[in-house]
Amino acid sequence: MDKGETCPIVEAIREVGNENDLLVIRFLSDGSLGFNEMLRMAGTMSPKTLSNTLKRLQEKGIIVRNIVSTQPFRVVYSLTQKGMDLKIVLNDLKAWGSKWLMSSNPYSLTDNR
Amino acid sequence: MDKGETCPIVEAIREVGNENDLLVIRFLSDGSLGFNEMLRMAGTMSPKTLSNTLKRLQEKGIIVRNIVSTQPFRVVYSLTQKGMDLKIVLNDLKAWGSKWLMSSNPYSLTDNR
DNA sequence: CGGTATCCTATGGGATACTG
DNA sequence: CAGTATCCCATAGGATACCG
Repeated sequence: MDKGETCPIVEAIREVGNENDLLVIRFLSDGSLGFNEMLRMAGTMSPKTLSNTLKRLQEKGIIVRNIVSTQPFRVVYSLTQKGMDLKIVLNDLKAWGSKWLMSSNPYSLTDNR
Repeated sequence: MDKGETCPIVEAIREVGNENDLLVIRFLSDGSLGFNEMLRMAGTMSPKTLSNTLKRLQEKGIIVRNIVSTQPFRVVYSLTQKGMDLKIVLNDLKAWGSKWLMSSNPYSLTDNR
């Protein structure tokens, strides 16, 4: 491999290899969500951090912000095509996590390396 | 989806959704490497950070450290099966990165969303 | 609801020098 | 080569309160 600067994997890691980014992408992978909905899902993530993450992802063109109604005020975030194209990654992470991380799974005892 | 705590995707993100971890996994995805080799690949990563990352990944059982020879002293790191099972994720990231991130690609102009 | 503002702390991480 | 030690700083990020 080359030194990394022009490697698409490394580029991709630098673009979405961030825990908060990945979490938000995962939240939106099943459909659009509002700010507080995600905040609740995010466990310990603070509104400031979520806000920053959402801005970053918008700038990267991975999510879009949509004002659904003004009375009452309602906003939803959703994945763009660029974001949806990451679903396959999430899917593989799901398989990997199921195999290696869940304590109650058929692999963890027998296939532990 | 549930609130995240027991979701395998979220678990996986918390396990390997870290830029440095992902970078090292990518470096090792083509074969074993020594400390300084990775340091050179990592661009700006400092020895301290690389060292911490390697320790984290060993504790997670994603990589192993192997002393190849003592005279001269030579160590290599390699992926475990758990680590190798992440190659599919890297592969997807490669496809995604090629499609959406590389400036000179057939998609970026025409398929920009 | 959908955020922003402020405060404060931890810690991640670079640079560099050094050791076995 | 394979790291460890030290220093030093930026900034990520939690908690909380508040605003339109």
